[in-house]
Amino acid sequence: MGATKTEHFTYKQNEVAILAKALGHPARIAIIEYLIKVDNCICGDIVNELPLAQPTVSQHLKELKNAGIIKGDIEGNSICYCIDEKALNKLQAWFGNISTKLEKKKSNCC
Amino acid sequence: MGATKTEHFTYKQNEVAILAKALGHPARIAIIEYLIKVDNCICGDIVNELPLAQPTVSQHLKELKNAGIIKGDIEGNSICYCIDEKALNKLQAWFGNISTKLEKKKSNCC
DNA sequence: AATATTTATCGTAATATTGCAATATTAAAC
DNA sequence: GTTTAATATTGCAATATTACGATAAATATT
Repeated sequence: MGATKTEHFTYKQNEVAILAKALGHPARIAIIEYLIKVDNCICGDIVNELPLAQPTVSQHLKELKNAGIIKGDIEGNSICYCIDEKALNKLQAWFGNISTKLEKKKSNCC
Repeated sequence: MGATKTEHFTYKQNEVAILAKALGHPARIAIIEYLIKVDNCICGDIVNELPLAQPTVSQHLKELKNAGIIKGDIEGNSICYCIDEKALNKLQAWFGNISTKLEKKKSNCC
């Protein structure tokens, strides 16, 4: 017990959940917002932007990377992190789908 | 240590993170998809739809409710759960914002 | 090569999440 | 009021997440 029963759900459901989970922490939202704010994505100073220790930030970056939301290229002795739009698009597609289906209902109770 | 340092992030960042976190489990994605699939939202049989025990489903419903993503009205001796669009709209707004900002960049590296 | 800078990893403590059996609660049906 | 049904809560074990100090790895600079 304690572990998510991944195998009982569809691939798509797991995919959406993994992406959402990766966004389920304010530090990771802050990272994404910062990556977008900064023009060029030479992002060696994410650590300075966040109120967290360097290993913690590194871990959050890893999680975003594992979920496919960001990607990092080595650039000299620092690393250039950027957002990978494909992943966010998948999530947005799911939301779009849900929204249009909700519009069509707009019916009975609640 | 171990607890999220909520207080160091903005209200908005925490809000988005809480909503995303609530969607960060395949069972909860499945619940939402089922709520939308079913026409009328008399949803007494969510438990039968999911490969999880009744207390577990109840807990997932509670989490979705706490995050504001669903709301439940008592209807006789069962409960009618429905999606609360306001919450999902907030998340979608965030995505929309991120996406348009990403479009404008479409530039340098990565 | 020695040093400085940047990022990652390891180890570990604190806390949160997941899942379920057992039990409680609530309201309908009889 | 007793039974039945649906949902919630409690308590607990297994696992995951969050955070950070210490340390490692990799590359730049001197």
